[in-house]
Amino acid sequence: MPGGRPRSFDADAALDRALEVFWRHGYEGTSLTDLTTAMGINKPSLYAAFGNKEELFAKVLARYLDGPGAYTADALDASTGREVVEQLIHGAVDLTAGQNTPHGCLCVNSVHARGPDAHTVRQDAIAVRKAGEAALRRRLEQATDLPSRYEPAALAALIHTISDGIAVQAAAGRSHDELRQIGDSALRALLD
Amino acid sequence: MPGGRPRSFDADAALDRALEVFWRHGYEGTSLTDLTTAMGINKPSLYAAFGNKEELFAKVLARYLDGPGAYTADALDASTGREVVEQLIHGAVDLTAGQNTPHGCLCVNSVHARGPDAHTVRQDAIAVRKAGEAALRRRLEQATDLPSRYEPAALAALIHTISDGIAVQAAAGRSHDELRQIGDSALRALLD
DNA sequence: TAAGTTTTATACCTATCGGTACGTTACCTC
DNA sequence: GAGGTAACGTACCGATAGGTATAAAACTTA
Repeated sequence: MPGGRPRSFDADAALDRALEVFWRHGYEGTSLTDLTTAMGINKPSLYAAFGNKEELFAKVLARYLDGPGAYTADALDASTGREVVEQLIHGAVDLTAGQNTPHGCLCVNSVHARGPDAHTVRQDAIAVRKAGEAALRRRLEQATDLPSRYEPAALAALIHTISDGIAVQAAAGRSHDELRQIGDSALRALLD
Repeated sequence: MPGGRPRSFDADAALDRALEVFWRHGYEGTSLTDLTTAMGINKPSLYAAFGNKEELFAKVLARYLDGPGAYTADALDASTGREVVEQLIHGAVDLTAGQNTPHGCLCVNSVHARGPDAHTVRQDAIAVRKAGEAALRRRLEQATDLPSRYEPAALAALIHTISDGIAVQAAAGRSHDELRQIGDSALRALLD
Protein backbone atom coordinates (compact mmCIF):
# COMPACT_ATOMS: atom_id res chain seq x y z
CA MET A 1 0.00 0.00 0.00
CA PRO A 2 2.54 2.64 1.01
CA GLY A 3 5.54 3.55 -1.04
CA GLY A 4 6.38 6.79 -2.77
CA ARG A 5 9.64 8.41 -3.62
CA PRO A 6 12.15 8.02 -0.80
CA ARG A 7 13.60 11.00 0.94
CA SER A 8 16.91 12.10 -0.57
CA PHE A 9 18.27 13.54 2.67
CA ASP A 10 18.81 12.44 6.23
CA ALA A 11 16.37 14.23 8.49
CA ASP A 12 18.65 14.24 11.53
CA ALA A 13 21.61 15.54 9.56
CA ALA A 14 19.41 18.26 8.11
CA LEU A 15 18.26 19.19 11.61
CA ASP A 16 21.89 19.47 12.66
CA ARG A 17 22.54 21.88 9.81
CA ALA A 18 19.50 23.90 10.77
CA LEU A 19 20.73 23.96 14.36
CA GLU A 20 24.05 25.37 13.24
CA VAL A 21 22.34 28.17 11.36
CA PHE A 22 19.81 29.08 14.05
CA TRP A 23 22.51 28.95 16.70
CA ARG A 24 24.85 31.20 14.74
CA HIS A 25 22.42 33.74 13.34
CA GLY A 26 19.48 33.64 15.73
CA TYR A 27 15.88 32.86 14.93
CA GLU A 28 15.10 36.24 13.44
CA GLY A 29 18.43 36.51 11.67
CA THR A 30 17.89 33.23 9.85
CA SER A 31 15.87 33.14 6.64
CA LEU A 32 14.29 30.15 4.97
CA THR A 33 16.85 30.55 2.22
CA ASP A 34 19.64 30.31 4.79
CA LEU A 35 18.04 27.16 6.12
CA THR A 36 17.39 25.41 2.82
CA THR A 37 20.89 26.26 1.62
CA ALA A 38 22.52 24.87 4.75
CA MET A 39 20.27 21.84 4.86
CA GLY A 40 20.73 21.04 1.20
CA ILE A 41 17.01 20.78 0.53
CA ASN A 42 14.39 23.09 -0.89
CA LYS A 43 11.45 24.75 0.73
CA PRO A 44 8.68 22.26 -0.04
CA SER A 45 10.84 19.46 1.34
CA LEU A 46 11.51 21.49 4.44
CA TYR A 47 7.84 22.16 5.01
CA ALA A 48 6.84 18.57 4.37
CA ALA A 49 9.44 17.18 6.74
CA PHE A 50 9.55 19.76 9.53
CA GLY A 51 6.59 22.12 9.23
CA ASN A 52 6.97 25.86 9.12
CA LYS A 53 9.83 27.93 10.49
CA GLU A 54 8.52 27.95 14.05
CA GLU A 55 7.91 24.21 14.09
CA LEU A 56 11.33 23.57 12.63
CA PHE A 57 12.84 25.69 15.35
CA ALA A 58 11.01 23.73 18.02
CA LYS A 59 12.49 20.51 16.62
CA VAL A 60 15.91 22.13 16.46
CA LEU A 61 15.62 23.27 20.06
CA ALA A 62 14.75 19.76 21.18
CA ARG A 63 17.75 18.42 19.30
CA TYR A 64 19.95 21.08 20.87
CA LEU A 65 18.86 20.04 24.33
CA ASP A 66 19.45 16.39 23.59
CA GLY A 67 22.84 17.04 22.04
CA PRO A 68 25.04 19.99 22.96
CA GLY A 69 22.75 20.94 25.84
CA ALA A 70 22.64 17.50 27.40
CA TYR A 71 25.30 18.46 29.91
CA THR A 72 22.64 20.27 31.94
CA ALA A 73 20.78 17.03 32.54
CA ASP A 74 23.94 14.95 32.90
CA ALA A 75 25.32 17.24 35.57
CA LEU A 76 22.40 16.41 37.82
CA ASP A 77 23.68 12.84 38.01
CA ALA A 78 26.93 13.86 39.68
CA SER A 79 27.34 12.40 43.12
CA THR A 80 27.84 15.57 45.14
CA GLY A 81 26.22 18.98 45.06
CA ARG A 82 29.55 20.62 44.42
CA GLU A 83 30.16 18.45 41.40
CA VAL A 84 26.72 19.27 40.05
CA VAL A 85 27.47 22.97 40.24
CA GLU A 86 30.96 22.62 38.81
CA GLN A 87 29.75 20.60 35.87
CA LEU A 88 27.02 23.10 35.15
CA ILE A 89 29.35 26.09 35.10
CA HIS A 90 32.16 24.40 33.23
CA GLY A 91 29.63 22.89 30.85
CA ALA A 92 28.18 26.30 30.12
CA VAL A 93 31.63 27.62 29.27
CA ASP A 94 32.41 24.70 27.00
CA LEU A 95 29.06 24.83 25.27
CA THR A 96 28.90 28.55 24.63
CA ALA A 97 32.50 29.11 23.66
CA GLY A 98 33.22 25.88 21.84
CA GLN A 99 35.70 25.81 18.99
CA ASN A 100 33.52 24.07 16.45
CA THR A 101 30.17 25.58 17.32
CA PRO A 102 28.71 29.09 17.25
CA HIS A 103 29.38 31.16 20.35
CA GLY A 104 26.52 31.66 22.75
CA CYS A 105 23.57 29.51 23.75
CA LEU A 106 20.66 28.81 21.44
CA CYS A 107 18.23 28.99 24.30
CA VAL A 108 19.52 32.30 25.62
CA ASN A 109 19.61 33.72 22.11
CA SER A 110 16.00 32.74 21.60
CA VAL A 111 14.81 34.56 24.68
CA HIS A 112 15.97 37.70 22.88
CA ALA A 113 13.92 37.00 19.74
CA ARG A 114 11.18 39.47 20.47
CA GLY A 115 9.75 40.31 17.08
CA PRO A 116 6.11 39.68 16.21
CA ASP A 117 6.81 36.35 14.50
CA ALA A 118 9.00 34.95 17.24
CA HIS A 119 6.49 34.75 20.03
CA THR A 120 6.15 30.99 20.02
CA VAL A 121 9.89 30.52 19.80
CA ARG A 122 10.47 32.74 22.78
CA GLN A 123 7.81 30.94 24.80
CA ASP A 124 9.38 27.60 23.92
CA ALA A 125 12.76 28.80 25.12
CA ILE A 126 11.32 30.18 28.34
CA ALA A 127 9.52 26.91 29.07
CA VAL A 128 12.72 24.94 28.57
CA ARG A 129 14.56 27.26 30.90
CA LYS A 130 11.95 26.98 33.62
CA ALA A 131 11.97 23.20 33.46
CA GLY A 132 15.74 23.11 33.64
CA GLU A 133 15.89 25.31 36.68
CA ALA A 134 13.18 23.33 38.45
CA ALA A 135 15.14 20.13 37.88
CA LEU A 136 18.27 21.76 39.25
CA ARG A 137 16.44 22.97 42.32
CA ARG A 138 15.12 19.48 43.03
CA ARG A 139 18.63 18.08 42.68
CA LEU A 140 20.10 20.70 45.01
CA GLU A 141 17.47 19.87 47.62
CA GLN A 142 19.06 16.42 47.82
CA ALA A 143 22.60 17.74 48.27
CA THR A 144 24.21 17.86 51.71
CA ASP A 145 27.62 19.27 50.86
CA LEU A 146 26.67 22.79 49.78
CA PRO A 147 27.17 25.93 51.89
CA SER A 148 24.30 26.20 54.31
CA ARG A 149 23.77 29.87 53.55
CA TYR A 150 21.80 29.00 50.42
CA GLU A 151 18.28 27.83 49.99
CA PRO A 152 18.18 25.35 47.11
CA ALA A 153 15.78 27.47 45.07
CA ALA A 154 17.93 30.57 45.48
CA LEU A 155 21.09 28.71 44.58
CA ALA A 156 19.47 27.17 41.53
CA ALA A 157 18.33 30.60 40.37
CA LEU A 158 21.76 32.07 40.94
CA ILE A 159 23.55 29.31 39.07
CA HIS A 160 21.09 29.66 36.24
CA THR A 161 21.70 33.40 36.17
CA ILE A 162 25.46 32.96 36.05
CA SER A 163 25.11 30.44 33.24
CA ASP A 164 23.07 32.97 31.33
CA GLY A 165 25.74 35.55 31.89
CA ILE A 166 28.37 33.18 30.56
CA ALA A 167 26.28 32.66 27.44
CA VAL A 168 26.01 36.41 26.90
CA GLN A 169 29.72 36.87 27.38
CA ALA A 170 30.41 34.14 24.87
CA ALA A 171 27.98 35.65 22.39
CA ALA A 172 29.76 38.96 22.82
CA GLY A 173 33.02 37.35 21.79
CA ARG A 174 34.84 36.35 24.97
CA SER A 175 37.32 33.55 24.49
CA HIS A 176 37.00 30.14 26.04
CA ASP A 177 40.03 30.77 28.24
CA GLU A 178 38.69 34.00 29.64
CA LEU A 179 35.31 32.41 30.23
CA ARG A 180 36.89 29.50 32.00
CA GLN A 181 38.53 31.92 34.42
CA ILE A 182 35.24 33.70 34.95
CA GLY A 183 33.58 30.38 35.62
CA ASP A 184 36.23 29.39 38.13
CA SER A 185 35.87 32.73 39.90
CA ALA A 186 32.15 32.17 40.08
CA LEU A 187 32.61 28.68 41.51
CA ARG A 188 34.91 29.97 44.21
CA ALA A 189 32.46 32.71 45.09
CA LEU A 190 29.59 30.24 45.20
CA LEU A 191 31.18 27.29 46.93
CA ASP A 192 34.00 28.52 49.18
CA MET B 1 20.49 82.87 5.01
CA PRO B 2 19.17 79.85 6.94
CA GLY B 3 15.54 79.22 7.71
CA GLY B 4 13.30 76.57 6.30
CA ARG B 5 10.30 74.83 7.70
CA PRO B 6 10.71 74.14 11.41
CA ARG B 7 10.64 70.63 12.70
CA SER B 8 7.24 69.60 13.98
CA PHE B 9 8.57 67.13 16.53
CA ASP B 10 11.04 67.09 19.38
CA ALA B 11 14.08 65.06 18.43
CA ASP B 12 14.88 63.90 21.96
CA ALA B 13 11.31 62.84 22.63
CA ALA B 14 11.28 60.94 19.34
CA LEU B 15 14.51 59.21 20.33
CA ASP B 16 12.91 58.18 23.60
CA ARG B 17 10.04 56.59 21.71
CA ALA B 18 12.48 54.80 19.44
CA LEU B 19 14.36 53.59 22.50
CA GLU B 20 11.17 52.13 23.92
CA VAL B 21 10.50 50.19 20.74
CA PHE B 22 14.03 48.91 20.20
CA TRP B 23 14.29 47.94 23.84
CA ARG B 24 11.00 46.06 23.80
CA HIS B 25 11.20 44.32 20.44
CA GLY B 26 14.91 44.14 19.70
CA TYR B 27 16.75 45.58 16.73
CA GLU B 28 15.69 42.87 14.33
CA GLY B 29 12.17 42.69 15.67
CA THR B 30 11.58 46.38 15.09
CA SER B 31 10.49 47.62 11.67
CA LEU B 32 10.66 51.13 10.29
CA THR B 33 6.89 51.21 10.46
CA ASP B 34 7.04 50.36 14.16
CA LEU B 35 9.50 53.18 14.64
CA THR B 36 7.68 55.86 12.67
CA THR B 37 4.39 54.96 14.32
CA ALA B 38 5.86 55.18 17.81
CA MET B 39 7.82 58.32 17.05
CA GLY B 40 4.86 60.02 15.42
CA ILE B 41 6.81 60.95 12.30
CA ASN B 42 7.11 59.50 8.83
CA LYS B 43 10.02 57.86 7.12
CA PRO B 44 11.57 60.80 5.29
CA SER B 45 11.60 62.78 8.52
CA LEU B 46 13.22 59.89 10.32
CA TYR B 47 15.94 59.57 7.71
CA ALA B 48 16.59 63.31 7.58
CA ALA B 49 16.84 63.60 11.34
CA PHE B 50 18.53 60.36 12.37
CA GLY B 51 19.93 58.57 9.32
CA ASN B 52 19.09 54.98 8.51
CA LYS B 53 17.99 52.28 10.91
CA GLU B 54 21.51 51.44 12.06
CA GLU B 55 22.44 55.07 12.65
CA LEU B 56 19.20 55.65 14.51
CA PHE B 57 19.97 52.67 16.70
CA ALA B 58 23.42 54.04 17.48
CA LYS B 59 21.85 57.30 18.64
CA VAL B 60 19.29 55.37 20.67
CA LEU B 61 22.02 53.31 22.30
CA ALA B 62 23.89 56.47 23.30
CA ARG B 63 20.70 57.87 24.77
CA TYR B 64 20.10 54.62 26.64
CA LEU B 65 23.54 54.78 28.19
CA ASP B 66 23.08 58.39 29.20
CA GLY B 67 19.63 57.76 30.62
CA PRO B 68 18.51 54.40 31.99
CA GLY B 69 22.01 53.00 31.77
CA ALA B 70 23.69 55.84 33.56
CA TYR B 71 23.71 53.89 36.80
CA THR B 72 26.72 51.94 35.54
CA ALA B 73 28.82 55.09 35.41
CA ASP B 74 27.28 56.57 38.56
CA ALA B 75 28.08 53.46 40.56
CA LEU B 76 31.77 54.00 39.98
CA ASP B 77 31.56 57.18 42.05
CA ALA B 78 30.55 55.31 45.19
CA SER B 79 33.03 55.69 47.97
CA THR B 80 33.81 52.04 48.67
CA GLY B 81 34.36 49.04 46.47
CA ARG B 82 31.50 47.22 48.12
CA GLU B 83 29.13 50.04 47.36
CA VAL B 84 30.26 50.09 43.75
CA VAL B 85 29.44 46.42 43.41
CA GLU B 86 26.15 46.69 45.26
CA GLN B 87 24.99 49.60 43.14
CA LEU B 88 25.90 47.78 39.96
CA ILE B 89 23.98 44.64 40.85
CA HIS B 90 20.96 46.41 42.27
CA GLY B 91 21.02 48.84 39.39
CA ALA B 92 20.99 45.98 36.90
CA VAL B 93 17.94 44.52 38.61
CA ASP B 94 16.10 47.83 38.64
CA LEU B 95 16.98 48.62 35.05
CA THR B 96 16.13 45.29 33.52
CA ALA B 97 12.97 44.54 35.48
CA GLY B 98 11.56 48.04 35.82
CA GLN B 99 7.83 48.57 35.96
CA ASN B 100 7.57 51.22 33.29
CA THR B 101 10.20 49.98 30.89
CA PRO B 102 10.65 46.85 28.79
CA HIS B 103 12.26 43.94 30.56
CA GLY B 104 15.85 43.15 29.72
CA CYS B 105 18.80 45.29 28.73
CA LEU B 106 19.04 47.00 25.36
CA CYS B 107 22.75 46.33 25.20
CA VAL B 108 22.46 42.64 26.03
CA ASN B 109 19.59 42.26 23.60
CA SER B 110 21.69 43.81 20.86
CA VAL B 111 24.53 41.37 21.32
CA HIS B 112 22.03 38.74 20.23
CA ALA B 113 21.09 40.54 17.02
CA ARG B 114 23.11 38.34 14.71
CA GLY B 115 21.40 38.68 11.38
CA PRO B 116 23.18 39.98 8.29
CA ASP B 117 21.85 43.53 8.71
CA ALA B 118 22.67 43.81 12.38
CA HIS B 119 26.42 43.54 12.22
CA THR B 120 27.13 47.19 13.03
CA VAL B 121 24.61 47.21 15.82
CA ARG B 122 26.17 44.20 17.44
CA GLN B 123 29.66 45.68 17.18
CA ASP B 124 28.41 48.91 18.74
CA ALA B 125 26.95 47.01 21.65
CA ILE B 126 30.12 44.99 22.14
CA ALA B 127 32.26 48.13 22.14
CA VAL B 128 30.06 49.73 24.77
CA ARG B 129 30.31 46.62 26.92
CA LYS B 130 34.08 46.47 26.69
CA ALA B 131 34.43 50.11 27.65
CA GLY B 132 32.12 49.66 30.61
CA GLU B 133 34.01 46.69 31.94
CA ALA B 134 37.35 48.43 31.54
CA ALA B 135 36.06 51.39 33.55
CA LEU B 136 34.85 49.05 36.26
CA ARG B 137 38.18 47.28 36.41
CA ARG B 138 40.01 50.57 36.84
CA ARG B 139 37.65 51.53 39.63
CA LEU B 140 38.10 48.21 41.39
CA GLU B 141 41.86 48.61 41.24
CA GLN B 142 41.42 51.62 43.51
CA ALA B 143 39.28 49.79 46.04
CA THR B 144 40.79 48.50 49.28
CA ASP B 145 37.75 46.96 50.92
CA LEU B 146 37.11 44.04 48.60
CA PRO B 147 37.94 40.41 49.39
CA SER B 148 41.60 39.84 48.60
CA ARG B 149 40.89 36.63 46.74
CA TYR B 150 39.95 38.58 43.62
CA GLU B 151 42.08 40.28 41.06
CA PRO B 152 40.29 43.44 39.93
CA ALA B 153 40.08 42.31 36.31
CA ALA B 154 38.59 38.97 37.31
CA LEU B 155 36.09 40.57 39.65
CA ALA B 156 35.06 43.10 37.02
CA ALA B 157 34.50 40.32 34.51
CA LEU B 158 32.49 38.31 37.02
CA ILE B 159 30.29 41.24 38.00
CA HIS B 160 29.74 41.98 34.36
CA THR B 161 28.80 38.38 33.73
CA ILE B 162 26.32 38.34 36.60
CA SER B 163 24.77 41.58 35.34
CA ASP B 164 24.35 39.96 31.96
CA GLY B 165 22.68 37.00 33.58
CA ILE B 166 20.29 39.28 35.41
CA ALA B 167 19.38 40.92 32.10
CA VAL B 168 18.67 37.54 30.53
CA GLN B 169 16.55 36.48 33.46
CA ALA B 170 14.59 39.71 33.23
CA ALA B 171 14.12 39.27 29.50
CA ALA B 172 12.86 35.77 30.18
CA GLY B 173 10.18 37.17 32.44
CA ARG B 174 11.48 36.97 35.99
CA SER B 175 9.88 39.46 38.32
CA HIS B 176 11.69 42.31 39.98
CA ASP B 177 11.28 40.73 43.40
CA GLU B 178 12.78 37.43 42.34
CA LEU B 179 15.63 39.21 40.60
CA ARG B 180 16.30 41.29 43.66
CA GLN B 181 16.72 38.09 45.67
CA ILE B 182 19.03 36.67 43.04
CA GLY B 183 21.05 39.88 43.11
CA ASP B 184 21.33 39.76 46.88
CA SER B 185 22.43 36.13 46.75
CA ALA B 186 25.07 37.10 44.25
CA LEU B 187 26.29 39.96 46.41
CA ARG B 188 26.64 37.69 49.40
CA ALA B 189 28.55 35.15 47.34
CA LEU B 190 30.81 37.85 45.95
CA LEU B 191 31.46 39.96 49.00
CA ASP B 192 31.13 37.81 52.12
C1' DT C 1 5.81 89.99 -1.16
C1' DA C 2 9.41 87.16 -3.48
C1' DA C 3 13.41 84.08 -3.01
C1' DG C 4 15.59 80.63 -0.67
C1' DT C 5 15.55 76.75 2.53
C1' DT C 6 14.13 72.88 5.10
C1' DT C 7 10.52 69.69 6.57
C1' DT C 8 6.49 67.52 5.60
C1' DA C 9 3.33 63.90 3.37
C1' DT C 10 2.30 60.68 -0.20
C1' DA C 11 3.40 57.47 -3.15
C1' DC C 12 6.53 54.53 -4.83
C1' DC C 13 10.95 51.56 -5.49
C1' DT C 14 13.47 46.93 -5.35
C1' DA C 15 14.56 43.01 -2.63
C1' DT C 16 13.36 39.67 0.28
C1' DC C 17 10.37 37.61 3.62
C1' DG C 18 7.64 33.14 4.85
C1' DG C 19 4.89 30.05 2.46
C1' DT C 20 2.61 27.28 -1.51
C1' DA C 21 0.67 25.30 -6.35
C1' DC C 22 1.89 22.31 -9.54
C1' DG C 23 3.86 19.31 -12.51
C1' DT C 24 7.81 15.87 -12.59
C1' DT C 25 10.53 12.15 -10.76
C1' DA C 26 11.48 8.01 -8.19
C1' DC C 27 10.15 4.51 -5.60
C1' DC C 28 6.93 0.25 -3.88
C1' DT C 29 3.22 -3.03 -4.63
C1' DC C 30 0.64 -5.72 -7.50
C1' DG D 1 4.98 -3.26 -16.77
C1' DA D 2 0.75 -0.39 -14.57
C1' DG D 3 -1.00 2.21 -10.83
C1' DG D 4 -0.52 4.43 -6.61
C1' DT D 5 2.11 7.41 -3.62
C1' DA D 6 5.22 10.58 -1.81
C1' DA D 7 9.19 13.59 -2.36
C1' DC D 8 11.30 16.57 -5.64
C1' DG D 9 12.40 21.16 -8.31
C1' DT D 10 10.69 25.28 -10.23
C1' DA D 11 8.23 28.97 -10.34
C1' DC D 12 5.27 31.70 -8.09
C1' DC D 13 2.23 34.13 -4.32
C1' DG D 14 0.94 38.34 -1.30
C1' DA D 15 3.01 40.94 2.30
C1' DT D 16 6.44 43.56 4.12
C1' DA D 17 11.24 44.90 4.63
C1' DG D 18 14.40 49.16 4.34
C1' DG D 19 14.84 53.15 1.73
C1' DT D 20 13.78 57.21 -1.62
C1' DA D 21 11.74 60.59 -5.40
C1' DT D 22 8.85 64.30 -5.58
C1' DA D 23 6.17 67.99 -4.70
C1' DA D 24 3.38 70.64 -1.42
C1' DA D 25 3.81 73.24 2.99
C1' DA D 26 5.92 76.31 6.45
C1' DC D 27 9.22 79.02 7.89
C1' DT D 28 13.33 83.08 7.57
C1' DT D 29 15.58 86.64 5.32
C1' DA D 30 15.60 90.36 2.13
